[in-house]
Amino acid sequence: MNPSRPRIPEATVARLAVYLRVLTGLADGGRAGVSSGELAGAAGVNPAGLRKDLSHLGPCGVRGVGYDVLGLRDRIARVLGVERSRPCVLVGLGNLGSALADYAGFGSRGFEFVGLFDSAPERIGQVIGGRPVRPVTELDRVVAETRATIGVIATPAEVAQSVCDRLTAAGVRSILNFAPVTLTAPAGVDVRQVDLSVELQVLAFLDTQRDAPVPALGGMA
Amino acid sequence: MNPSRPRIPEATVARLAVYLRVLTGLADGGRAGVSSGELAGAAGVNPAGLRKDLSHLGPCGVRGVGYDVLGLRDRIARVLGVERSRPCVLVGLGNLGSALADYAGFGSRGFEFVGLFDSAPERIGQVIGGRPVRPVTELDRVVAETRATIGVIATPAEVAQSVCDRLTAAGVRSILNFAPVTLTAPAGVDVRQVDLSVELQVLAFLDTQRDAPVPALGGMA
DNA sequence: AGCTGTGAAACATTTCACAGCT
DNA sequence: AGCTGTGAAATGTTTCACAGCT
Repeated sequence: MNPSRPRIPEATVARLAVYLRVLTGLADGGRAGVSSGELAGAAGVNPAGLRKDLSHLGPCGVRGVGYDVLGLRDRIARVLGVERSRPCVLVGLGNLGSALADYAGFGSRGFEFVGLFDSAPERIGQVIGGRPVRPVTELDRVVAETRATIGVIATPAEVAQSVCDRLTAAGVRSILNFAPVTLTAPAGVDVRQVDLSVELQVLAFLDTQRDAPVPALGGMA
Repeated sequence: MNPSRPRIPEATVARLAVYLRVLTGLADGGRAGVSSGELAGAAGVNPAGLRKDLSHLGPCGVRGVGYDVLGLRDRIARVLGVERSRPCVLVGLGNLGSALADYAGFGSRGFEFVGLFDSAPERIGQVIGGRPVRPVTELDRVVAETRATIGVIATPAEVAQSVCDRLTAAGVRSILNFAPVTLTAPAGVDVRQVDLSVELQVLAFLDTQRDAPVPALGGMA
């Protein structure tokens, strides 16, 4: 209703990022318009939910017609803050960290990795995704110089907390953690946890439940 | 209330996987008992929520005392189906796929990668996480032979849908997709999407909102 | 006293149904 | 007719408060 800042639900923010990806694809393909039904299909959500999500941005479409692909794309990009480039640092360049550093999708979405850090001597100096890997000892300095506020942790679990401590001490206020440990950070620092094995475990659980929906109350009689 | 199968909420299942990880750590450290407060702290949730989660498994603890670490660990492991080994296949062994194949955590949680597949000739034959990489042409045969029901897609976006089609055709019924595209699969097949850039984008959005909570209604006057 | 287990309340999210514009 | 925008209902999730056991 109020288009300025009635706070957008977090679940909606996550989906907006998906819509943005789909719209970018449509725009690149030359499409001019799209309906909520088609967009919802391509994003894997239901049409009413999509319209509800977009309603948080104020009116975006034309009734009876649909949405303008470029207009909607830019609107979402602006809300998500994609136009300003955000300096991020990434710590840990094993396979996962390398995959992240290498992922071209970040650059086009407003993220710039201004520092890649690792502690293994053999990785220092390697260039990944166009950036050199530096020793973690330089972390504090680089964060200060670039005013990076976002940090990504892709280290082994054992060192993740100490990396988190260094990041927060250096001034990072938002952390995305891929290491399978729960981090503790000072109040005011937002830590988000992504645990890849948890996702697989949920999938497996649902897989099992489907095959054995209600296996009788008594167990294996 | 009913300890057999009143269906466990999905959000709870995800957290159970986290509790299991923490409990395994405590057990390895020789701890015998733990309270909901301490366990909740280590898992990053609130104590009441943790107890509510555990209530879905039926009584697990001792009032006035707490939980038995080993007993609770095993209970959760049984509910999540960790004891039976699940055959999984993984397609795409770039950095991300390699990180997944290499992650020791899977083995100890009931997952066994019975097949690693890639289409790049230079990757065929490489051994990652103790398993050789095979050509995707063998996918159908391996899925059939091993009766794998879980598939993980870590390919580039362009080929993810065709990989999904092959997996489902071969009999896979649960798919975890890391490629940044929305997959369509036949009814009865469960597809879960993990989009790493979405996580970062949500984090960035919250980061921005914090710095500019309510920037006046008129824009930049 | 201490801590678990749980109904009930508060909150968030999703879905529905339809008014309203083109 | 077609499709968006949105209040209201339905559903799901988190938090609270406290009864009940040790």
